[in-house]
Amino acid sequence: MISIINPKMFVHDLCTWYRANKRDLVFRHERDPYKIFISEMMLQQTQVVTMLPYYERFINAFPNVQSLAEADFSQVLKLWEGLGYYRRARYVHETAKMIVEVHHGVFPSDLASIRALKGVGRYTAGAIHSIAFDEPTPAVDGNVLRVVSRLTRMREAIDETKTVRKIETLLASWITYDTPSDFTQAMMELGALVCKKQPLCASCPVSNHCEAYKHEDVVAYPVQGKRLEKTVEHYHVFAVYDSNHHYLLRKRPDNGLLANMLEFPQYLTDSLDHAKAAFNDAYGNLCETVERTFTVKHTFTHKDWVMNVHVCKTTRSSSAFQALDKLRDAMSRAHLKIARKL
DNA sequence: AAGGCGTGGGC
DNA sequence: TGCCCAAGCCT
Repeated sequence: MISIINPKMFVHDLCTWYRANKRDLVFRHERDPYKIFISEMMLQQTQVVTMLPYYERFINAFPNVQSLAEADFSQVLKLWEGLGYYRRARYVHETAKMIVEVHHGVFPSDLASIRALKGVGRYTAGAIHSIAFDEPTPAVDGNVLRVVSRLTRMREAIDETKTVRKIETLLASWITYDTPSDFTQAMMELGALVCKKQPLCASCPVSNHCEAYKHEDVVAYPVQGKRLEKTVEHYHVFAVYDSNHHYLLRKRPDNGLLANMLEFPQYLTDSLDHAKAAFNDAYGNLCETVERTFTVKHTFTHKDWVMNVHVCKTTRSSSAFQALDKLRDAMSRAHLKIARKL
């Protein structure tokens, strides 16, 4: 079982530090579940500094759940514009409507109802439950994972669900040593400001509790996932365009990697001759003269693609030739990289 | 369960 | 400059 020598003392020191510094800390310290929800949804996608003006404008326009629920989505979207992750704007709006319609305009306080809101997963639900309602539900985000991983000198990889659950269980026992609200915020602030990827152990208020600090190997944590050895796949890709500058594209199979995405025809082989033969089988002799060839690399979590791209012009065409600029959403990232170079 | 989401920060 | 990646959520 993971732990540290004196969890009670750790929580005490941590929360004392937090309460002494909270006025100077970057994050907001709201108790309004609606405001916590909005700021969490924004925070999860960008830097605090960038986000704050958005948050303020948003809360001014929609100071409570009712006003947000009554708004047109276009108004919501306008205030969200620039933040990215636009589907989150949808979730925010849907959640407001849900609260008005299902919960009679009162932000729900029980964990299951909070968790059922659109865009609210385990972490956000824990943050709202503990910070707004002072309930002992831990909120484990990336910051907290890093903090606990170092604190307990944890061997398990933090990107496995098992490990996250373990940490949640551990924190569920620690969170009762202080007020849940302060504990959750203190843990996150510590991760955001002190126990960063590049840790500032010299100014850490709880370094005397930290196992990794004791062993002087703080930067070795958190342990990243059992990274399987990456396979490298070599492809020959044919980027054939017609007189309209439309390119020949095909759809990937409807299952597996990048299902249903559009791509330039590509062949998994080291041999250009084999690739050409396969291409000609499928499409006829569309690629007689290669204008130029370049290489594009793309990294997936589990494999690398090395794509040798052959650009050809053809006088023939068909409905399979399409204008690339309209297809950004339909193409895989890997092949968008190719498209950008054409 | 792996991939997409969109932007900015870090290298 | 460009390229990788974040971090939680949904599908």
